[in-house]
Amino acid sequence: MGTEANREHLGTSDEAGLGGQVRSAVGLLYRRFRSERPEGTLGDTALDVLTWLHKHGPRTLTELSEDAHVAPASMSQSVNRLTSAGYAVRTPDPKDRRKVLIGTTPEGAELALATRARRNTWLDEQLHALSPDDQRAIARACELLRDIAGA
Amino acid sequence: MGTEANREHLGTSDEAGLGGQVRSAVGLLYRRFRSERPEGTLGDTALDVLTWLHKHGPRTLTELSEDAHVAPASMSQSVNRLTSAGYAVRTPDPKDRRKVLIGTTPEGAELALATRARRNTWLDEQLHALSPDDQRAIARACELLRDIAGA
DNA sequence: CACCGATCCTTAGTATACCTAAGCACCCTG
DNA sequence: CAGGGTGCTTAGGTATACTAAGGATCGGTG
Repeated sequence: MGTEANREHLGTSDEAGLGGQVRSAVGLLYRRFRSERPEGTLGDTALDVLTWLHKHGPRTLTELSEDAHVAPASMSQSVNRLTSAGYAVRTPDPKDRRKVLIGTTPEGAELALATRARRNTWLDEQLHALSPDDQRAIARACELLRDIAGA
Repeated sequence: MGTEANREHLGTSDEAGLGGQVRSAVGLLYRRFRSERPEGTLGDTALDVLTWLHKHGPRTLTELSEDAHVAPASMSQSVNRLTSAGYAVRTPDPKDRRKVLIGTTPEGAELALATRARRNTWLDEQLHALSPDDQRAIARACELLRDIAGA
């Protein structure tokens, strides 16, 4: 098997610390995920929001923006995309009319499920091919890194 | 393939997909890294390219775009940002004048080093606070995921 | 040698996603 | 009910990515 195949990728930094490795892996994966996105679909973030809403029920905009670690204004735009595509609705909170509750429409719920299944197929296949130990390492790493990202 | 098991209960879906966890962790980290970027700096990708060039020497545009898994046109733009900021130069390849070799300027090299150090400080600190086992898990996960991203 | 397809790069136009700044609407308290 | 704080939105700007289209150069073939 010894062809030249040991290709490095942009962002790979062998001699850098663990931080560099994490950073490069994240960048690579992010771009890869982005390119996996089928055409004519909602963006990455919008879909994440939809999935989140589907899973956790209606949320205010501020809550969503905090969950995703983006500014409220950014989240507002993402929600705009969802609502104008008919996948989410804004409802004024009856108890505090400054707030707006964002929830999925039936179409949105369906899309969330469908997309999620399709979206993770490739990735899950790759992951299932790994040893149980490696899978555990990845699960653990996700947990830890999610904490770090949220810190 | 069936994906029969994707029935969702509001709440946690940890065993519903390692893929989903990876995806969400990556998204969170990516945004976090992005927000760490000091203002008035080059973008993430541009900086990655600069670091890459600094480490591996001049490359053609196509090579760069393949390494980063982006279209050549996208890479051309990123390189534009670098060149117009004075951190990289384009040199026609003497052997094949269709090609253009991209290399760093001295300023670019310096920036690559400086940025790299500064950039990973926060992340390295977080990672150092983890147990050795956890650090190993993350290192392993990066390795595996990098392979998957490049596949 | 002249032509032609393939290759490399660039520019143009479009879309997503993020930010800050600014402003409106609403709530609560004094 | 006036003022200050909170929640959301819009406006304007940057970075990154894509596709489409065009210019330049190379290599092979008649």
